[in-house]
Amino acid sequence: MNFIEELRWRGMLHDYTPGVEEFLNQNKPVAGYIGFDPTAASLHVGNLATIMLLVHFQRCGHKPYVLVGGATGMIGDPSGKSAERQFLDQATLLQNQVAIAAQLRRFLDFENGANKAEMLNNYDWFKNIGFLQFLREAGKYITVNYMMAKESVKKRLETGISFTEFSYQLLQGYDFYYLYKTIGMRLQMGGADQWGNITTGTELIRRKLAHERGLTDISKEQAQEAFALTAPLLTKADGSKFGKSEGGNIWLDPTLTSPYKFYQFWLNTADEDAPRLIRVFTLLDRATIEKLEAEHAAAPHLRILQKAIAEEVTVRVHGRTAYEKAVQASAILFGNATTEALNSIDEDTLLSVFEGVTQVQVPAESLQSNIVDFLSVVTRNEIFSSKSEARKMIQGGGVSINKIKIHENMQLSEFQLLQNRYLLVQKGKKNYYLVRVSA
RNA sequence: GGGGAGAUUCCAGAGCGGCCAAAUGGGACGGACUGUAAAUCCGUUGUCGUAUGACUUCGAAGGUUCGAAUCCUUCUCUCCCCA
Repeated sequence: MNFIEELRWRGMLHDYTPGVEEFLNQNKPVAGYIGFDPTAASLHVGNLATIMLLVHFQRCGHKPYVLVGGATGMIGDPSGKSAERQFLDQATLLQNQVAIAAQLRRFLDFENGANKAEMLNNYDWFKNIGFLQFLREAGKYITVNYMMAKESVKKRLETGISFTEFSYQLLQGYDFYYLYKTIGMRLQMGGADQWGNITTGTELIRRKLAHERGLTDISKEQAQEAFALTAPLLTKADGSKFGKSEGGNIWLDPTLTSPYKFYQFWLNTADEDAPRLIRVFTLLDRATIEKLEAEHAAAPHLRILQKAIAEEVTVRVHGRTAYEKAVQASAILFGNATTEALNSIDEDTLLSVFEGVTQVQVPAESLQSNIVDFLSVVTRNEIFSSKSEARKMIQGGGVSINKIKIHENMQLSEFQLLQNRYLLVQKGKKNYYLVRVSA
């Protein structure tokens, strides 16, 4: 398989330095990597898109390296940031590194073959480099003029950028150089926003090599030794940011974004976005995708594309069992389930379906209160923050209990407790709360 | 340095003494339709609430008035034009 060709038809190719394609075709396996800074406790779906670059890279017979930015995470990448960032403390950084490394392990094959994936951490080499040494080994070869021309820096020139963040590209560039020297790393990939940082690396390598070889003229004559390749940043047809939902980021960590919500995120992909996303996030081949698209076009309401994306991605990230539960939960919550249907599921399933859904515990006698009080003050304002808010939405027809739409003067005793202790409260179409009544 | 315009509820933007909790549009949220979509239509959108109710809002602080987002004074900030 031709890596570049594969990325091209999938719409995952944004930019690359000249000669990559030939180089990749003539040398197998090529060592390539992507870096992830431990800025959060988990990777999110945006990172998943770049992870897919590595997945394809490995499938095409090349050797993928995953770099966890233990050092760069301490500095802060100014790319795409309009303001200086706060440092994370050591403990958090370390925790994040461990968590992210564990997540990355599941996407690539780290076990088999000559091109098995490897994990790196740039803290391992940066911890031993002194400031003076760094200035002499890296800083000397890149001009400030060059660094200031980068978009990430240029945008911040007006508002201010610290020397620390300004230096970021040099650190990332040095990574590439270091890896080139030690393990023959030839390609760095990333999202389009990383282009500037990556090319600082290829530039540093070019200049360092010229210097080492005693060349005075660093011209075009010199063959490319290291390459950059980026994937387009994902956008949505409606202009909103990809990878966010009402609740914020969609994380890969199941404790931050439940598999159910994760599955729902993909299932809710807009028709216009689905063809692009299915190419990026699934490994389905071209013929299969085109067939699915045709089927989708014939019967859009079945949302064949969305289901295919949701299945592949959820299974890859959370496993088949979690995926099946998410499907089951969705069927219950969005199908025209009745109280009977709700009551027919056993407690374990019920609880796993509502994993990640807000739960409120109330004493049995609270069922005596009127419905407005119950949904606001009695449930400690978890569902509605005030009585008037509860009343307004009930009057607007936006509240259901056990899938039955309620009105203001209903009694709670009219509702059957699921498993003798639960009430399922639904606010709007997609917000669920499980109220647990203690005996 | 001189002259002018302005600051209104999440945003844009009306209002220029009582009928103003403040038009209209956007956004957000809810409903109908549908495919858990798009488009469309309807409702809600200061807080508490159900009382032709109370309380807090119109850059800030004072003042005039029975009554101020609206008038006056001072202050703070923004924008434009001329030098």
